[in-house]
Amino acid sequence: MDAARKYHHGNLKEAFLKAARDLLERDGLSGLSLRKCAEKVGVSHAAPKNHFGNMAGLLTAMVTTGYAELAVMMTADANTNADRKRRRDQALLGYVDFAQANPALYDLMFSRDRLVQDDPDLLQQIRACFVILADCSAELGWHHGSLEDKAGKGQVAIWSLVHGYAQLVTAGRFKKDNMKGLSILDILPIIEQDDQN
Amino acid sequence: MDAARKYHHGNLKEAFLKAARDLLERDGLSGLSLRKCAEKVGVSHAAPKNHFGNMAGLLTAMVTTGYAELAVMMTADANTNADRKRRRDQALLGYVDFAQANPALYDLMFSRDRLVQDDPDLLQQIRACFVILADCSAELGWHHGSLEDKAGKGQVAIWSLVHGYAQLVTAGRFKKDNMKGLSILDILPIIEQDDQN
DNA sequence: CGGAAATATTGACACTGTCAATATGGGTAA
DNA sequence: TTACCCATATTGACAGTGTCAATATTTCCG
Repeated sequence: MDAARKYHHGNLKEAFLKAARDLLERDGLSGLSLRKCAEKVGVSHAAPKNHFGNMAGLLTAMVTTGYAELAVMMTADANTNADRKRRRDQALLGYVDFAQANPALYDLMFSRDRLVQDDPDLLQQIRACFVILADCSAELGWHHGSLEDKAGKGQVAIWSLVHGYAQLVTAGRFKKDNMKGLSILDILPIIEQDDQN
Repeated sequence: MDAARKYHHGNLKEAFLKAARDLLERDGLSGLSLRKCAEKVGVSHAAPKNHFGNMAGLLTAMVTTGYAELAVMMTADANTNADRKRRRDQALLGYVDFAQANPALYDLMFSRDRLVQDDPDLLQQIRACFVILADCSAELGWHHGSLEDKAGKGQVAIWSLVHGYAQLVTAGRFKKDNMKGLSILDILPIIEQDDQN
């Protein structure tokens, strides 16, 4: 009956992911350890080995779910066939909201360290997020270059802008004076060269 | 004579910073340890305590020098009173060059973790870099808002764009197809709304 | 010359990730 | 039901880590 007392936990993997995420946001990446997670979940210190292999595996799994959630945040009300501009705004706002709600995880999602960079699931989730952002960039106005070049530039530009903004804001790098009522949508117009509507 | 054999190293602090930086770029942040640095420099494992206090102190010192070098890279040929646009281009190119030359350090420079965030020297160097970037943003064309608002937006926008670009490029997040001969200056025009010259 | 202060060493401690060996129990085929 | 296989969890050990107190060495300056 009481799942906590069973030798086999049942859904230890998810429990571990949740515990790890709590610790990550509470104590930062350097305050996160497998042993603390195990204690929090109520299992032995070597239990995670079966589910994640090692620390990098756990972090990679966390980050992978992070990208999945990021995609959800970006497409929250995209089922309504709103016009592209509305979808783009929603995606960017959702992107920043996710970063602000999960600052430590967001940082980890862009770490070159400690992650299994070539994990197939991770790569797939990253790609899914990029596709959503690429769709956003289609709304940008470019003066020169071929269609392909414009698309490539737009994707690079919009991801750079929103990622940089999200990370710098969550890191508190902008003075409050500069951020009064300022959102990603307020600096986004810069990205549109001509479009005035 | 032989400084390596003296009980007192002489300039252990700088030697430690250099060793730590080598290890950081070679093995990543997770591969960096005080004991490895000490061994590399040829001193005991507790030697760094006198100079940095703890690990956070060492990392903070590294990052502080990083910002100082970043400022130098951004203002390499600014002594020539070139026009603002040239200065801006140089600053942005220098910014990205620095990130690409020191990817692991660059990541650490924007970490909320493991650093002494309120270190006075660190804050001063960060501010110095921001001032340089703020100067760059003066060249942006904005349609609406007061002068103050425009300046605030411009600083937020340009730092977001260049930081996001630098980190995503060094992390290899952009497909090569999209990056063919593409530099920060190529996606910068997005930030200018009207200026055509 | 002599003592104070800076600098470096030694040894210890708790904590970490990882691994091999072992224990437990759930699921399944006979 | 029974017997077995395998996924799952535990135990114990190990090397490596940062940190600290106590100690040793050297430099500096009165």
